[in-house]
Amino acid sequence: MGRITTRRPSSPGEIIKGLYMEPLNLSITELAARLGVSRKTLSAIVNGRAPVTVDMAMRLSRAFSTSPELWVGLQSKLDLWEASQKEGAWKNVEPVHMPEQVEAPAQA
Amino acid sequence: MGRITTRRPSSPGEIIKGLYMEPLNLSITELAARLGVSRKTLSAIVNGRAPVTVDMAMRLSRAFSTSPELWVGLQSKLDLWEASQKEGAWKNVEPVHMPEQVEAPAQA
DNA sequence: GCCTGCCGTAACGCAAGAGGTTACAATAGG
DNA sequence: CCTATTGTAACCTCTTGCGTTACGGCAGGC
Repeated sequence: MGRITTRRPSSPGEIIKGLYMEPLNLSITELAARLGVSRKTLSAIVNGRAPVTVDMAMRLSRAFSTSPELWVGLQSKLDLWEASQKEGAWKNVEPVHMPEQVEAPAQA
Repeated sequence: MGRITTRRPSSPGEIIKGLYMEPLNLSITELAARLGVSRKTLSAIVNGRAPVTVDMAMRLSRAFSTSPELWVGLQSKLDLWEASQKEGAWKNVEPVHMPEQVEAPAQA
C-alpha cells in the first residue's frame, strides 16, 4: 500500500474542480474571492501549474470544511511522484549500513 | 484520530537524531556528506530551524531505507500545526455553503 | 452585432525560502 | 594541547509564492 511507483496521482486542482467547484457551481473568480486569494493564484492551482501551499490548505479546509491534511497530502503525493520521476542528485545517496534493523516510526 | 489540535508534533530533525544518528553513531558532518548536502543544511534541519524539503526527503529515504512519505509527512504535520497556532488571513475564510453533503475523497 | 462576465496568461515587482561557501568561536575527547 | 565536531553568522544565488495590472479569447444575453 501507498507505493509511489504508480501513475500520476490526481492533483489538488482536479479535486477542487471536480469535487467542489463543479458540484457547487463555483467559478474560479468567485472561489478566489471567497478564499481571499487572487484569481491568478487559484487558476494556477486548479490547472496544476502551482502547488497547494500550507496557507492555501488552511483556506481550502475552511471553505470546504475538510481537514487541511487532505490538501497537503494530495500535494505531497504529487510532489513525491514528480520527484521520483525525474533525475536528481538524491539518487546518488547510498543506504547507510544498519547494524541491526531499526524500525521506522509510525508517522508520529 | 489525526487531530491537529494537540501538542507540537515531533520534528523530522528529532526523528533523524533520536532514531537514526544516535543509534548509528553518525555525526552531523558525516551524515551531511553521505546525504550530499552541506553541514549547515543538515544542522538546521536536525535543530528544527529548517524544514525537510521533498528533495531532502528523497535523500533521507535512500539513506535510511524508509519511504519518502515518512519524512514529508512529519514535516507537513509540523507545518500545519504551526500554521494553526498563529494568526493568519486564512482564518477569515468562511465555509462555502453545501447544497447536499459532499463527501471528501479518501486521500487518493 | 454588442456588451458583459469569466478565464488564461504575460509582465511586472516583492518577499521569503532553500541551498551553498567561508570563517569563526565553543566544546568535548584523546 | 591538539583535533574533530558543532552551531552560527555573513554573504551570495536561484527559485518560488503571491499580488497587481492588463490583455485577448470565448461564451451568453439582448
